Amino acid sequence: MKATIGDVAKKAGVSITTVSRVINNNYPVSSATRRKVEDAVSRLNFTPNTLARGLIQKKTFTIGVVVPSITNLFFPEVVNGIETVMQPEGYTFFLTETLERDEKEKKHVNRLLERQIDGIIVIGPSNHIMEEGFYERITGEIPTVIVNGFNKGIKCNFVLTDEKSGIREVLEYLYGLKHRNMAFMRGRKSYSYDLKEKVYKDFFIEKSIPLNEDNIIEIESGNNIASVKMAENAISRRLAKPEPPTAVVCCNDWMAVGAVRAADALGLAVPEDISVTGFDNILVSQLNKPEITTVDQGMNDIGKSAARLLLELINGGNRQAPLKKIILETKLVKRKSVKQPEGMV
Amino acid sequence: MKATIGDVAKKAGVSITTVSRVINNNYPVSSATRRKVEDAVSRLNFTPNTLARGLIQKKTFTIGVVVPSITNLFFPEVVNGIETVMQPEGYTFFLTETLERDEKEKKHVNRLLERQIDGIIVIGPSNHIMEEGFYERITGEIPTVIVNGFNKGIKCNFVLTDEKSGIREVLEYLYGLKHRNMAFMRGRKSYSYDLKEKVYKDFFIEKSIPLNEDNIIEIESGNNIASVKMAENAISRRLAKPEPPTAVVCCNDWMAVGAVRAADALGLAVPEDISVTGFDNILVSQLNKPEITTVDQGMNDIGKSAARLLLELINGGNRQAPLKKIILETKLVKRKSVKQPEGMV
DNA sequence: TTGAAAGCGCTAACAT
DNA sequence: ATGTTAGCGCTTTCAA
Repeated sequence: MKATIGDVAKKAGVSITTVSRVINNNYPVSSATRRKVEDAVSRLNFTPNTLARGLIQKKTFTIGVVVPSITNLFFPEVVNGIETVMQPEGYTFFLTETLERDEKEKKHVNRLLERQIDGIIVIGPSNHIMEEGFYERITGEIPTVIVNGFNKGIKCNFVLTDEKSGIREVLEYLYGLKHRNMAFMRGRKSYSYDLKEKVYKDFFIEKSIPLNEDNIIEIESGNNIASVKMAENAISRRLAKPEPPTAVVCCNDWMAVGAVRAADALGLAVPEDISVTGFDNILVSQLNKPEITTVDQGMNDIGKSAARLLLELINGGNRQAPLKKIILETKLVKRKSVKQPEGMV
Repeated sequence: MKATIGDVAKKAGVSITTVSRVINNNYPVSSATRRKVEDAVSRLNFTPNTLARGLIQKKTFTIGVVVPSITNLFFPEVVNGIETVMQPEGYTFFLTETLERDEKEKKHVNRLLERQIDGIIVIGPSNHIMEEGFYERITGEIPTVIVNGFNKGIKCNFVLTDEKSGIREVLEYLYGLKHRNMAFMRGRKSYSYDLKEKVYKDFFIEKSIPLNEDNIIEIESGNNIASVKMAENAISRRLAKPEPPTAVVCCNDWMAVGAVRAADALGLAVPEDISVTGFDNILVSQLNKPEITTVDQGMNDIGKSAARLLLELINGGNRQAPLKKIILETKLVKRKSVKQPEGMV
């Protein structure tokens, strides 16, 4: 049976209170007593029960981290950033995967709340749940940070990457290389996709290029490995249609990998015959042949920023503190998958 | 302020016990009372405090999962397998990264124990900590499952993939294709690497091939993205030495990717000039050009098996239960990175 | 410098 | 079917 503070007290011949003072080191204790207690602690192999402590202190040194999926290279990098910051502060975290199912997401968040976490970081929340005001309510209950989620008019704390200017930079870059027939590939329902699509459409209007609806390609899956195959199929289909694009702008790197594979399969060379861009700068974009031009989001920094903001909220203790929106700049990473289209020099 | 069971009781005009009975649904309650309570619960937005519950029940529906690193494709896949099994059972898990630092590993495990987890799954523990008997002690305290760790003579519950026969199958395959000069690439201190190296050496003895010590290549890093660059450098160096190998057998897929890149950089074609094999069958092995021949470990199944075993241990409640060692078979996945060496037909 | 006692929010006998 | 009471293991007044 695990030793309790009472066992230690008995063995050391002091009161429970004294033991508590020694292990927390928060009140004066004579060095003789201290030694006795420390001795008993190590002989009984005692470790305090953090449930009991949390119950009384209303503080658990535990946070919740919610991600859409852990089996892709983007979210783990963010999670790692979070851990880097939180671990030295004594926090441990619950990780929970929603797999982009709305019901799951709410259920998991509620489950985390029951566990008396000190705060929560939600990465890529469902658009719908966000709009419904769910996280505004959560924000009222505990410190909450939303990463890369729908934020228009939503009263929450956010850490966002400037995806709009990121995708815009890609479009400008391709445009500067004389690309005009650019396809756009997105996944289903997520704020990021909506955002990027809007920038894409606006860009075409701004440049007075007629928009070919066939060039907006949506695949079922989101930002994960499954996207590769789906993107591959979708792009193959698009390339079979009239006026094949000279460039494909993808909402994430997995899709870009799929696009390259589709081109390959049809005997088209990237970037000679068709250019491809990704987003996120996950490792695969660098390992791919050709290396993929993409937008770096500083995934690790996103995690760190979110964690720091959360710590601030937790330690500030001011429930009325003004909400913050931290926006991180993106960076275009030019690599080998982009070229000026033929006959356009 | 968060509502407590007492608030609900007052509002519903019943005793705390009755509220408890309603929310746990474990004792008969008249439907009228039930309705009153449920009404109060939803009006107060009440959720039970699991700390208090855990404190008294000695059961938290919480487990700990310890991984060396989350930012690679192998561990997340295992973690996902674990979650797939545990989530429906009502468990939430603490995730903690050790980054292959021995001190961290022990500290984190202890921290998890303080949090009164119901069980723990440790993936790829440190060899040294394992041998030191640390996890045997933990096993005495709570249900514990070790995944792919040093297990010789260690009294713990294990889920292992048969890495020995996996690497052996690779060697047999290459040998059958007439490869004799095969390099072996491993990382530092981990049971897996030791195991595989032993098989490699034994194989050469068995086949009476003289062993070239230059062919055993060790890189600092383990199974993560950093391995790519390190492997690339190490292989470049090896290829510059006399008697360059016709094949490189790598302990994981990241290394294999690095090996292919090294060959590329030197103008050697894979597999025409040099063959490369990986291990794990993570997605990159499939995305690489050429696709890499590797050994599938069924990463997701590893996670599921570990979770199921842990559940068994938790629910069995028998601390004396015989220890189990579950061994999962591997599968050689033949792809494009292997060929018969020149002039050997 | 130390201890006694109350209580965190809940469950689990034991009554009624 | 419902309520009373005694804790779970700890921290925190309050006294001494």
